[in-house]
Amino acid sequence: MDIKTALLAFSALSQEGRLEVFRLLVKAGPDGLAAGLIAERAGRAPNTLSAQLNLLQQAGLIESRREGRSIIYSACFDKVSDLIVYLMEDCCAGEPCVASSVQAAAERALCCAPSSSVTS
Amino acid sequence: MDIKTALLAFSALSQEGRLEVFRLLVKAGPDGLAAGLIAERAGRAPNTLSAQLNLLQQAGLIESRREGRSIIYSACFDKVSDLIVYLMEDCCAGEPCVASSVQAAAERALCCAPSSSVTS
DNA sequence: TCCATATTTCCATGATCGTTGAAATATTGA
DNA sequence: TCAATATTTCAACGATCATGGAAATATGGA
Repeated sequence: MDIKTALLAFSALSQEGRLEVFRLLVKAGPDGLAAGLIAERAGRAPNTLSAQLNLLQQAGLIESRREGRSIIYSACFDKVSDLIVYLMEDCCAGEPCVASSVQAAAERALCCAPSSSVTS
Repeated sequence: MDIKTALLAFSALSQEGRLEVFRLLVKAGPDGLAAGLIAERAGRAPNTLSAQLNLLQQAGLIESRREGRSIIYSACFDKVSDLIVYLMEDCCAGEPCVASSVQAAAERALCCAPSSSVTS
């Protein structure tokens, strides 16, 4: 991940409404949510939400697919991984204290997860 | 880390100038850099830089101390750790694919680092 | 083809942000 | 105390951003 991409991602996550939408989509998992449903749950106008979804998508953090009349948005977990790794490697190169606490958190997350879904 | 704090951190890192300054301070390590030196290296006016440093500090990503006539800024590595862990745990809860790739990166970072500086 | 549904695009407005010149503050040394 | 250095604060400006109303686009069903 280059600095331009990271900047886009941070920018997309730096606004309350967008971060909220992103977390909603993360919780929804790979199946995602229809744009209308997101607007309803977030309590915002559909066009406002459309702009927010657009920005998150441009940043590569979410993706969309059409299903009938609805457009389903879902989180791009690999891009979030990239962002995390960028923060750790590029921003914090040579600082083991960061790496070690992150490693501990990753292990906590993995030990209570189904091993089948680990795709490295 | 709560969502408000994360939002501040993302916001602080979402602008090219500030991200650049932050990376400069990360590379400088715990010793940090004087404000004037940062301005010189970043090629920006001292007062512009002061505003950027201020924002990064409010977000908790950097800290300052006075040394004589200079004010030395340095990165808060523990806060970056917090942000990374927040992204992984709170934003990506239940997604082992994120945790496993992050764990791999953390291990790479740790294996080539002096073990003495690991403070978990 | 026509209508209803789902979402986006266009446009305008108010709000926030980034930058800079000028003035103010803090520290050091004489 | 005075002058020099280092940095910040203040005020103002131009630029960018977020939002929502209205119109446009795309799909599905009759």
